[in-house]
Amino acid sequence: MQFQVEELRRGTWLDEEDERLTTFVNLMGERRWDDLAKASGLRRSGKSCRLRWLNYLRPNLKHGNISVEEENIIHQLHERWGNKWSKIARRLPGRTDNEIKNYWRSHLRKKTQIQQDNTHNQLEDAKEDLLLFQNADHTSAQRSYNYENYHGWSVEDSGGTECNSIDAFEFSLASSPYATRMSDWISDLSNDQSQINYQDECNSIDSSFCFLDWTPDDGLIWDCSAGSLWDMN
DNA sequence: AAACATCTCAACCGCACCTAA
DNA sequence: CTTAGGTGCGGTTGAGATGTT
Repeated sequence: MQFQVEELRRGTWLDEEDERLTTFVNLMGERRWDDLAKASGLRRSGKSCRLRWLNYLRPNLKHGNISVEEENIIHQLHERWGNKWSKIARRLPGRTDNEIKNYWRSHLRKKTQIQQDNTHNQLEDAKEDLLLFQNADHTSAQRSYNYENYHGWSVEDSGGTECNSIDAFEFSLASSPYATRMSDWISDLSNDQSQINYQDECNSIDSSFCFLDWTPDDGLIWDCSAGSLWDMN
């Protein structure tokens, strides 16, 4: 006697499959997906049913565009946690990890790269400017500096002493008006890198994402007026 | 208008972890 | 303690949509 193993369906879900899945999830709850898949008669794996439900059919899901506020949250949480999509998704009610992951890949990753490239170019320009400045100002100590990475500066004076803070760098420059402007500008740039500060207005009609939320596990508060995260730890 | 390139996003895959027997 | 099935997660794929030449 031979058993005919019924082939599982794959690919895009049909409307009637969605309806059937919804009916059976309401009957059986969001668990035992393999059992649910069999009971429903859907020729889908339990895993596929679970994914379809969680990412598409579940109530209270948002299917629209990601708002500016949501984008800011994603950006900042990704800086903090990296590719912890499910963790980030928990901060954005109605959004799924899959959605956030896709959004990051198609929008924010590119933006971040451009931002980093711009920063790098600006710093390269600054190097050139500073060399010109040094050549023109012989009263200043001979100094060299290097761009260490996009988060910070490393400054080296002629005696080989290295200092890593922007304050030290500013102090190290001569106090001519040009040098002052240069150091102010570099200071701003450094602040921009250490905390990306979005100034986008936070007066959206959909304010459900401008939530103040502090949970003991990560101690983060989203400050909608400032458009940034506060770390309460 | 057609061909090609790029983007988007739903769905799949594989692995790690959890849990119950 | 071991094992098998279920679940969650991050990475990847591929079809369709959209943009560009």
